[in-house]
Amino acid sequence: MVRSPCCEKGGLKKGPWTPEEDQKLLAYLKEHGHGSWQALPAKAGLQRCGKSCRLRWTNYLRPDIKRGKFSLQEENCIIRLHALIGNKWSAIATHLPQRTDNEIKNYWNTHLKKRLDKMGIDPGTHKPKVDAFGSGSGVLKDAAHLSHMAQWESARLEAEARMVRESKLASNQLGFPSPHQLFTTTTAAAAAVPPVRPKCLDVLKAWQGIVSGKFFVSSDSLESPTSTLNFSAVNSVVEFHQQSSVAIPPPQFPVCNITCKGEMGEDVSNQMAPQVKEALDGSISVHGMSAYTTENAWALDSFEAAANENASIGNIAEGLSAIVPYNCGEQNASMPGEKTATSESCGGGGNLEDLQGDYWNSLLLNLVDDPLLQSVMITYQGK
DNA sequence: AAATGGACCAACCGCATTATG
DNA sequence: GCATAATGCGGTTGGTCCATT
Repeated sequence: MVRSPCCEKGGLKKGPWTPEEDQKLLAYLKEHGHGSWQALPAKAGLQRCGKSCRLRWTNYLRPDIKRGKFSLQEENCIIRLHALIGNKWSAIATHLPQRTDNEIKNYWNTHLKKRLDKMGIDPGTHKPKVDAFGSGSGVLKDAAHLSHMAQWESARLEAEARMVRESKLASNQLGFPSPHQLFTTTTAAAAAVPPVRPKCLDVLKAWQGIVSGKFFVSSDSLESPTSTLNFSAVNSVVEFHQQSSVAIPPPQFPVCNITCKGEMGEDVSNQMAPQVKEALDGSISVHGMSAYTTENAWALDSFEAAANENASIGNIAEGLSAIVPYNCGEQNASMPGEKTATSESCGGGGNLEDLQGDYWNSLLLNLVDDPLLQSVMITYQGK
């Protein structure tokens, strides 16, 4: 692909921006908006390439950027998301709206990576380093289990990031926000506007189906985040109901045609319970059934194990709890590996394995406590 | 006081993807 | 459908600051 010609032009200034240059750029953007970044430097009287101007704006001058130290919550968020999706900084940044992908990337490289390293956690895989040689500890097995979930979550997060990008693009095309708005919006005004959660492809809606026993996860469906769930044309009706304290928002996905096929390929959309169909509408596609294998469908295992133990099967959290290696008291909201009274008191002795175990506990428990997950806490009835 | 090394982070580079004519 | 421009993204570099020797 052809490289941007602006980078090849000579005579353009490089290196750190001066306050005067920042002023020129800000003044121009305030007046005109960016329009074409390529044409901007000449119009704004800057000896920079458009790319440099765009970068300066997005990484530094934008008014909605929060600068300064990362909070514990932000750190946790970065670690969790990195564990799930890796170096997808822009995707991670969509979950930390006031931080830029560059800032998050830098923070990861200079702080968090080293911290995990010191804990004996491989920052690349988020697995304990000692297990790289096959010790086969429970932690590693659970890590393998989590990796399946990570694939699903990864696909969802990337889709979310894409949707955010698309909505931003749509906003630009509609002329919103205007340059004036960008510079005059107060926090109070911003607070008055309810935050709009990006639309997401919610895998957990599919899990509802898994819990119900209507949907089976084939071996290869968990191999790839882009593969589909499979639908079994069993004709009994499943009932879902919401927990009183958790309101499930109305479907926020654009309605799309879903095709539900049974074992013989026949269309069985009309055999689905309305709730199931609604849950799946716009989030995933549903295709023919293939064999469920216990080896790979860990999620179903977890839920079914819970079901066997408890006649009224629990919710997502219970299903996930089943794979937590050793649940050590209350959720630790602090940085993984940073000991709290709770974790100390229940045997977190401070050796490497404990530290790594705490790390995994924290990762998993944070997932359980994730608002994204909580938003679809479903109680299953009548199996 | 000078040299050295590490931490930090803004900015650059170049490839990938998307938009446009 | 193709070529090119524009933009997005992740990896890397290089300058600055600060602590240590």
